[in-house]
Amino acid sequence: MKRASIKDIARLASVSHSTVSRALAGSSLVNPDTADKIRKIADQTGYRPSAAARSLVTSRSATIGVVVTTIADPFAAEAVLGIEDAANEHNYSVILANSNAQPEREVKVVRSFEERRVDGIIVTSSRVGASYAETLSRTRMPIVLLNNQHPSEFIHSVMIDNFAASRELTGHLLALGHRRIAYVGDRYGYQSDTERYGGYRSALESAGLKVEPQYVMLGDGKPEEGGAAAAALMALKPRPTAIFCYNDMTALGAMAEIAARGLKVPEDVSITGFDDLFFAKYTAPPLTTVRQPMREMGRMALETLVLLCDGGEPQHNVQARGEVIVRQSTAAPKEVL
Amino acid sequence: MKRASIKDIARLASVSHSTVSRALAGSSLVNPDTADKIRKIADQTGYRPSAAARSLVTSRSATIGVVVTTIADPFAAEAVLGIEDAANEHNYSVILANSNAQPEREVKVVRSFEERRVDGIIVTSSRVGASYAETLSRTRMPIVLLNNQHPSEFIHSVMIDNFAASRELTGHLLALGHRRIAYVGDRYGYQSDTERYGGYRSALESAGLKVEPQYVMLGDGKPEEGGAAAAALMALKPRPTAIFCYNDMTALGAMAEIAARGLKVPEDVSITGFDDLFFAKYTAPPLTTVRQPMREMGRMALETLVLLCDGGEPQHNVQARGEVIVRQSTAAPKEVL
DNA sequence: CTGAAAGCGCTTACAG
DNA sequence: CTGAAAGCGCTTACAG
Repeated sequence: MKRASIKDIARLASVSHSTVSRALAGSSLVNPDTADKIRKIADQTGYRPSAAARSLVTSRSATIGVVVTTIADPFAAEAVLGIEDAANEHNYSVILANSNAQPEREVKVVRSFEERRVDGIIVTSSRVGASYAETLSRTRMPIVLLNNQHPSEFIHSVMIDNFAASRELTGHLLALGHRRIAYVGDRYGYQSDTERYGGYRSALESAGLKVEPQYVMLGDGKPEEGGAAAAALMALKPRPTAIFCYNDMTALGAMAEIAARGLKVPEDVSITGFDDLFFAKYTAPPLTTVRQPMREMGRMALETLVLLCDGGEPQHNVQARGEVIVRQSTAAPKEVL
Repeated sequence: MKRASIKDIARLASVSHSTVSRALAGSSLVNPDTADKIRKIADQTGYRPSAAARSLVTSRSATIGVVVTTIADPFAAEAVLGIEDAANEHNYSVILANSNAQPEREVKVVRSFEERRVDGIIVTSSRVGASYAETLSRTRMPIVLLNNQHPSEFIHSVMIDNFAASRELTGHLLALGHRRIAYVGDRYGYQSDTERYGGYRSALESAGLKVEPQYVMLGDGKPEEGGAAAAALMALKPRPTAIFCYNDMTALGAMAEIAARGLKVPEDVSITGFDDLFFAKYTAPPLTTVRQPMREMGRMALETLVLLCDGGEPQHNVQARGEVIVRQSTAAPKEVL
């Protein structure tokens, strides 16, 4: 059984399909009574206008494409939730694609978005490598980057001030009396990591301290490597009294590793994260971190994209507000230098 | 600047647009040389066939709709990752929608999927209330439920044997010597909760124990209420020596609450979860739980949906394998009855 | 192998 | 207020 088309409704209502189209679009050009009748029939029939047919003539799909490295990353998931919520309010649908950080996949995703004529694209926390950036900017679709910036004038972005937040968080550690503060970053060179490292470095230098290369480790933003980095760090002499993890996932692994070694947080070593993912307040002890309003950032990205689609000129680099959240994973070091 | 259409390519290649269509579809009906030439031109131009136009004539959209309660739930995120990965292999795109457990939203989502003519729908871990179920089954699109079943012959499902896994997990607790085992479920009546409760109850009864109503609490599947339930449970006398949490999120909150009260897991009370979310191995102590192969389940759901779309007759209730994972959050009770 | 024609289901000037 | 007509960009019998 085929789906009813606009012509079927027209026949049932004894009007032309043009009139059905107008009535259903809520045009004021149609007699209220006929409009009512048509709507009633459409309702009963369960008629659903074809988005494809519509988009063919309007050349807008009311669809946006969202690429994430992986939706299994809680940061991406929260952001996508915000994006979809806002998209729903604007009657946009979202097509979700995981790039898995694979270049071939990134290319395929963009191609698919082009074929589907999405009205715009949001790219979340990917490293946006050189080739990807080129693919993206070659496309004429509006693009908003989440947690990333790009010099192209065609690409907008939403992010917090990672540098400032990181500097403040490091300042918190310094104020507690820490002098040997390690940094566990991300080897994939995400922009957010670079900026956080910059803030860490800047805070240290302002306090008259140097960055000790041995205290700077690189992970992959996931718990396991956070644990490995913590293990290496705790084997050092003198070992650091605090570990600044570039994100909460890294901190999660670091804390587990430290507990496994019979050491205590924060007595033996303070730990900080970044993001304030849902689990941060439930770790043992609860994690000091920087809250990123991920859901809100997703909404902001969608809103600027919609503005762009409507021919508006939104702010180029939208800034969300990060906030240091002090919990119990940080305390004064036992032994002060 | 408008997008190039098939006619533009036809003009550039000095052939009819029919031939372009065939060449790009890889039809054997076209001269290899012309085909090559056409493909080359299409490539250079960055031509992208319109999915909308194609789907209008083929009446297939190569798109599937996925509804989750919220993508911020790690279970849903993992499942969606599996779905999207598999969809990508079959050249399907996925439209993601969050229902937020709001009936109006559920209705709107299904309507939108119908307008977009998705080839099928996957519904993940929602409680699929009466009205939703009706909306869903009225639609003629193939539907696969993840973590849920439905008596309709038109709706397929993928889930693990929750009853058996739960029974086995409870058996693990009983074998350790526990006799006062609490259960923290979900007040929204998810089918998975009902089945897990059934397994818990069955194991208890097989051991000659009764379910003590005071040891059965209802949360909402999230950490905060897991914590509240644990607090109430620990105030009981005699208090339970083990708490079976119906999912890991609940267990996460319960463990934090217990730690906050100065009690220790598993010395003072054993805790079990369900799902084996990414953080389960990083809690302090690591969580004993039931692993659900979420990503694989997502893939299975997509595969059965694709089979359905191709007119096949996949198994109605596909069963994935759950597995009890014993970590350190469970141990023999200190004081044995 | 190739092209002309029809048609998928809509929207929207255009004419009345 | 309403309808007939054109057209969006494809695919696919049909005829050659």
